Amino acid sequence: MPELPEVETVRRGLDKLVVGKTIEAVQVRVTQMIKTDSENFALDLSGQTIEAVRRRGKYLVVDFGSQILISHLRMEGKYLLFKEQVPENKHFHFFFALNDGSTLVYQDVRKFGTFELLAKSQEAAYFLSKKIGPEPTDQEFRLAPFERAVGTSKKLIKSLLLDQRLVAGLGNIYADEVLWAAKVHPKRMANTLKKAEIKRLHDETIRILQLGIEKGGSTIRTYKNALGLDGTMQHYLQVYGMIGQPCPRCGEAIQKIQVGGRGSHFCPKCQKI
DNA sequence: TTTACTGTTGCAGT
DNA sequence: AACTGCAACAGTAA
Repeated sequence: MPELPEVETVRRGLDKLVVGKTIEAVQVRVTQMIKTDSENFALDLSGQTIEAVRRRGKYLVVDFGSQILISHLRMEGKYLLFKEQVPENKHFHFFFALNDGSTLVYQDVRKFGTFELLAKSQEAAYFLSKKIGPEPTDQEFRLAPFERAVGTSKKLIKSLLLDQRLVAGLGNIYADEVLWAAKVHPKRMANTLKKAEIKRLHDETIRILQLGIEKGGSTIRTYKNALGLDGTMQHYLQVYGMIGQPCPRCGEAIQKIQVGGRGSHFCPKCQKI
């Protein structure tokens, strides 16, 4: 499911629907997604009240009294809230029974998602160890460090944008959109970019991720979204999934190539190598 | 039927 | 240290 705008949309959904509620029981069907002690996971969460739901990069952070639950949706993780009866589904892996009779369900076809239950005091060290970069806002995401990182890297620029250490939140879709908006070919070697190009990448990263949040994320290849509702950002995508379609800027046909193993959409005329 | 691909990240290898 | 390819898993499309 998620790049930053989608995760933020899920966060807002959870904030509205489950904050203030107490978890009465937890049922775990797939323990492999729990990266901390899975033996006591359900018991530790039972009886805890959800105080807040926050986000750092693409990670969700659920606040309990002295503990936090860090949830990463990876490719296909989703949260759904059922008022009463929960239908049977082979991809429902976690069930959080809440004190108002509703059940929060975690669904994940590919089981890539992760759960980590930590003491609140461990949070800072956790994100430091992951080396998560700044949030994509004017205040946090400064141009100078980004310029330095891009200017000294020999990686392909698309791969570099996907590195969460530079800036948190870009994934495969939004990286393509940012590169198109900044008129930079995804295979350019980072250290060959001109200052103006780096600035455009910086500015477009902030603009497009914020736009994604405003639009509630994009709903692609995913029928319904439950929590996080249906976003409309897919209607604003310019190149992702647009193979053969005319470039909105110049009319040239959008192409798709592999860059660092990821499918990458671009305009061969606007984005020269 | 096989193969390649999929909104991610971490690990083993160089 | 920095970079690459692959693995975790299940489904869909060609």
